[in-house]
Amino acid sequence: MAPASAAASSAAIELLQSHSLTTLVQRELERRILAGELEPGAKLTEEDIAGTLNVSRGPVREAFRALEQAGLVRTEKNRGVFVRQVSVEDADEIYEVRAGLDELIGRLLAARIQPGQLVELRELLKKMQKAARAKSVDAYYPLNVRFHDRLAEFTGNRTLVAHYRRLVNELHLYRRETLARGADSFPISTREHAEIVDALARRDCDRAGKLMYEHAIESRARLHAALEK
Amino acid sequence: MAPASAAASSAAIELLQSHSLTTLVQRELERRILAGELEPGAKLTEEDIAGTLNVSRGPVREAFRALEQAGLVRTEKNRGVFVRQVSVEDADEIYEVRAGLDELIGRLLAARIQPGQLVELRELLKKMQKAARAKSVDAYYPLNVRFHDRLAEFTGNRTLVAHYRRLVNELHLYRRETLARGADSFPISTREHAEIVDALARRDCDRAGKLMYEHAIESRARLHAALEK
DNA sequence: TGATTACAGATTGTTGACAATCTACAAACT
DNA sequence: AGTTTGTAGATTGTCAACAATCTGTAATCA
Repeated sequence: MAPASAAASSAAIELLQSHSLTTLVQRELERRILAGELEPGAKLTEEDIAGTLNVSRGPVREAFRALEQAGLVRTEKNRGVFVRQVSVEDADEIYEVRAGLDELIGRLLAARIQPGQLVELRELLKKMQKAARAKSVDAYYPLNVRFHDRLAEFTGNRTLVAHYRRLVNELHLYRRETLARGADSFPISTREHAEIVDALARRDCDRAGKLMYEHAIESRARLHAALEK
Repeated sequence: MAPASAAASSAAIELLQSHSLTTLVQRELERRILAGELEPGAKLTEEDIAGTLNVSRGPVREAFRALEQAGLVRTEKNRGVFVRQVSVEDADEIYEVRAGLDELIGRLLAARIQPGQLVELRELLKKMQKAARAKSVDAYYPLNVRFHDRLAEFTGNRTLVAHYRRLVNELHLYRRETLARGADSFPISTREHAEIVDALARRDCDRAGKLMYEHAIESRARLHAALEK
């Protein structure tokens, strides 16, 4: 077999080996929840989902247990599974923890960041500034998420990334709920982002950590302010 | 019905409502893994566990999915489920994140701690000093775990507690593995603990945070040193 | 003899069926 | 009329059987 073809089939094999129906159902439900196709509070009926995805209830139930542990759904025995609703109080808690992890990310990353990673961050920064000038929330939001996700990834600490992503997912759920209530603000945080990248470039650990922490706290304040309106 | 009896039966009802076989299996497996009855790397055969706990394979499989998400087991498709093995590199990552959360705990708690909570911490401190003098690792270790767990709980942030506990569980798994290899050291950290409580009592947020962070980093160093022997 | 293939047993992945529980609506009672 | 009780339908919890896959051993071949 030719090398290219061998690599392709090796990838296909790995796909089959890791993807049970359970993981596929889990991934699909996660996507639908985060995309807002399944709104917070919505009831997830086993048979409906099983029918939609053409599988039996077993894998669906297993996926539910995983999603429950991931904080995306809530289970009530004999009553059903519901998309998790994140209250303001919950969101405050989550933001508080996220601020702690962000500070850690800033501090660790300032000590380890690679030149190529700085280039990528600055490119993202440019795109975000462009979206901000165009006042396009739809363009800005995913870039912002990506920017912070890359920061976490660049630390090289997979445990950190996993915990960080879980928090971001839960906050995403909160944003879903506030969006549904019509409250949305344009996050004017490009200045803060630029300062963070500068501190990282200077390898100033304490400053980068502090900036990241404050950025998270201010994100929370921005969302609160938007809710007041 | 008498009030006392009503309360008791209400508790019993709640027990039945929340405890499906899946959650019971999950809890029992978690207990056995953390207690070391199931060693890291051990294979968990569905039918064996189902037979031992007198349930069918369904609830066992669901519990597996939850434990997988909790980081306590690892699943290989068509091969089985294994108790997670935490490598030195994994443990380093986890300690790094734990240090970040500990710093956050110290900072938050210094601003919020209640007098009664300080009393409880000082009582724990006394017991730990007693165990340290007696050089009893078996007495010291659970007290140490409890001390840190209470610190997390006292912040009142349930999200923080959940993430913290997950990290501690994973580190517990690492300790299991090193214990099996005969490496164990007596953690001489009573001095650090006392300093932390003092900083909390003085409501010195920055100091408490810094002490907590350094304490976690030094715990890692101690475990590394023990491994070298 | 060493490597490869074929097979048997064991284990996991998935499904469908049955039992237990809940929800909603209608009938009966005060 | 309003509340309670009873019943039917729907949904979840659990189980057992079947299909697919893996592992180890024995037979086969160079």
